[in-house]
Amino acid sequence: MSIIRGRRAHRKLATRDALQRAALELVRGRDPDSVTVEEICARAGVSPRTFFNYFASKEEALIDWDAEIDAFVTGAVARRPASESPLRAIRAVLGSAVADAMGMDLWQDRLELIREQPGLIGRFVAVMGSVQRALAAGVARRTGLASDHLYVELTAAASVAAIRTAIQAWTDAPDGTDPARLIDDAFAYLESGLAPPGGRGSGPAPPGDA
Amino acid sequence: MSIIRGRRAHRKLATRDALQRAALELVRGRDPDSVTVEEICARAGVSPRTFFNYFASKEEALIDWDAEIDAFVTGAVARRPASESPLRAIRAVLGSAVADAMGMDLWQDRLELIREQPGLIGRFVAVMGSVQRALAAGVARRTGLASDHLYVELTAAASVAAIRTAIQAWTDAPDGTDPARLIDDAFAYLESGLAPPGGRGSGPAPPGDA
DNA sequence: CGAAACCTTGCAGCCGCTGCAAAGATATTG
DNA sequence: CAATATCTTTGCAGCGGCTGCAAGGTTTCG
Repeated sequence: MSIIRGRRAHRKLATRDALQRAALELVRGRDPDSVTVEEICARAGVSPRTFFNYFASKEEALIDWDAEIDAFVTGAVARRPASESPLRAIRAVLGSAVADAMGMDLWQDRLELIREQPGLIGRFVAVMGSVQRALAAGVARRTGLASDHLYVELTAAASVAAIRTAIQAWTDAPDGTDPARLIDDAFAYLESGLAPPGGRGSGPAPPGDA
Repeated sequence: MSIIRGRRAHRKLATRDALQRAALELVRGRDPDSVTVEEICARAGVSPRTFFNYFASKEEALIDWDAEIDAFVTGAVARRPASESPLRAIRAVLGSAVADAMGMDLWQDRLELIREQPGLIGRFVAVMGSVQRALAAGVARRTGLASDHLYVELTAAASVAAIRTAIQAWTDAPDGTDPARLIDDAFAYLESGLAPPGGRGSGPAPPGDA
């Protein structure tokens, strides 16, 4: 699937990577809008025109997304034990996925980037839209409902909202905070029907305040 | 507050309206990207440069947002009876707000527009971001929590997700469907902790399938 | 080796969007 | 009313994102 054969394909991956790397480096500590495509290309040693053969927009070079991940997410959600509720299945899959991602330098860089450049959150949200569709597909398979059923789409949307909110909170949190924990808290809230914290009566009380 | 005095202010509102109207009319039945600012201005009888004195982007002319609404939403959520959970308070406020909006021609046009031009959903989401902040502020006042508390932000985010999902579903639903009902269903799901529908054991079972 | 497929690149061009400064319209003041 | 201050519109010039096209170089394959 990800086997590279031929010199051409190899070079393609290399330039793509060079562009992405150049973009990330240039944006560090600067307003992303002030970084021009021309600049990125100069650093990557490639013509400006070529940039758009690889990415449809500047932001895509900063935060890209692989359709394979979507397929994986869909499958992983669908394959979780049937005893779990859809929300729990998503929580399990995304929880470990995020933990994995945090182990990869690329994603750490990206999250740090988002942290220092809130303007990029828009792009992040766009990417999450893709994840949302993948989640919905997984929930649909799991429940047998249509993938455009209100419940299915809402579950996916709310889960993405949980991730997004957790990451946002992590953005404002002190250094060294573990994002996985925030994500877990967020899902706990969702599961409790968004009952306010601190109350003693209502269901599985989510953890104390952050 | 919205009193217009002076001929100048009146003319300003008029041109703003003309631009907005022109944009909406031109986009009907066409790819919004193919409608140029120049075209819009020609129809509104105004110079292209002037357009950007009113709107920061093309899409802003199609779907704009008033900061007053945000303030209203915040206040309305904060003032709901203390016996209601935050989610219920939001549900009440947004439910009637959306119902009101559906009574206004402008918003009916916009929603129909979104329905036929999915590309505009992005803009709609951006606008909802503003609502989300307003909701969070309301919930914060209501609960006494900080407005960047995870619970507060998540509740706002999930509520917006509910609205967005409901509108999305309405987009695909047959003509004449009542959006208010979809919104209500969506909130019911949230309140139930996103328990899957159809089960007989789990809490306040949300309404049957759509 | 030669043909076919593929990549890169430059070019020309549209469009969104912005700053600036001149000119016009409107409000204000004496 | 007249003079002046204030606000709006407009044209101009320009940057930067993004695209289609066609030329030229490189890799692949028979």
